[in-house]
Amino acid sequence: MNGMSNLSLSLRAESDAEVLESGIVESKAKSEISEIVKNVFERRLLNASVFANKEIISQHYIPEKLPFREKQIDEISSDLSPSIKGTKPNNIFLYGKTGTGKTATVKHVLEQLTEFVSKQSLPVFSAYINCRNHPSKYKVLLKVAKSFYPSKDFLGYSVSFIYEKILDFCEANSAHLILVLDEIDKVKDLDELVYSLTRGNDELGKGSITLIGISNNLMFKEKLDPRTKSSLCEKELVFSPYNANELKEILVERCEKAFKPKAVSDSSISLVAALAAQESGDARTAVMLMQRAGEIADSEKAVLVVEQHVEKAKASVEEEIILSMVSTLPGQQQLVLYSISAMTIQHKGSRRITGEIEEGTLFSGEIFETYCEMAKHLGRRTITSRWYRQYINELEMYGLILITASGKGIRGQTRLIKLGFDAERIKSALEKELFK
DNA sequence: CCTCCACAGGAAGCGCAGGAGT
DNA sequence: ACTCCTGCGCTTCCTGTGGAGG
Repeated sequence: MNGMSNLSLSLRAESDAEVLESGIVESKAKSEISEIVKNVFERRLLNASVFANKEIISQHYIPEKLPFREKQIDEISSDLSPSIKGTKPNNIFLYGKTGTGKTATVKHVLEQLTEFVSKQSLPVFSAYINCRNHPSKYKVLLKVAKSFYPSKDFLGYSVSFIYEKILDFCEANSAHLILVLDEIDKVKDLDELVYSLTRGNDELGKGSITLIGISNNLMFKEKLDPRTKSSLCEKELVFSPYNANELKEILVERCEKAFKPKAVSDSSISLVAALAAQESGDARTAVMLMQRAGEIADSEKAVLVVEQHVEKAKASVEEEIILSMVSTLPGQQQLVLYSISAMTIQHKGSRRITGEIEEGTLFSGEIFETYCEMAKHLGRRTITSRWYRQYINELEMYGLILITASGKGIRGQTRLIKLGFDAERIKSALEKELFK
């Protein structure tokens, strides 16, 4: 999850560097006339891009049409419709993996709602809050207050004051507030936040507050306080991953606008869709892959994006994901992963275990042994086996390793561990991190 | 069938850092 | 400035589990 945001950051950084570079080229060019000509032509070439409007294929762009989410749009809008009739809608909880269009769908519905209520001048107001940036009750309330009193600055006021201000706003305008809390699992004191916001409804004579919670953590709901859970999840909506066909249609639609006509081959789109579907059904990765493939095509001065560019894009994106994931891991966990990758390489083709065991599969116990030896060798402290298991589970969650339970043929209960990515690639990424 | 193995993973607790309260 | 509280990373201790072997 984090990998994605890191990735977008580094992508942006890259384009910044490009801008900078061209700036240097420009200032240099002033001194030499021949240089100017050369650079103008070079720029011509650079401008000869496969993109028509790159913005549309960036992951921050929200398309007007959301294919395969009609049902969800329909449900959310019908759930919110009481607000335009002057009664309180149910709270809604949305969950689904990353890149399944949760945020885009909600934003789309809110846009439509805002458009409608402003035409009819109805007292319905909405606010979108990304809890990653506002990860506490105080910060969320602050953000809410600010969006309804844009001119005032509540920084420094107490929680209860801000809370009262929000209620005042509802009361004074008979307003129905719709608060979208994206990445709601990031809020530290969520129980209290949900409690006070839902209790606000009891205090209000006029108006209401409705919450829409969004989370991509499927387990998160179970960890909530039962009361919070029941009030937040009055209505639930699941966003399932896209399949390859759906992804393809999404991509086709986006590519038509983002790329120049006939700049993308049909087969490359199919390949991107297939790759993304196989990974996770994540539209964001698909879009990112497509964008990267286009950039690679540009850099090769190609006029058509073909499968080859997609393959390269996949490798480059994968490498970035691995690096950004690996670099945020705690040192000991990096060592564990390093042991796994080293062992995978070492054991290649020379496993002495008999039976039906797939190539590259390791036992939980032997990895721990190697890890201990390695840590000792490097003069580092070692974690206990219990915590090691915890680390292993986390690594699986990140998708860096795959775990299967030992079945017949293996004594005792253990787990078989396999790397999720290429061993050499992980090892080299880790070496950069571990050894200075 | 029982016992042993090789773990898995829950529960409790500990030391520490950093933030909140006073 | 001070204490108090809380979350985090981790250890210790423990119970559970599925298969191998006698």
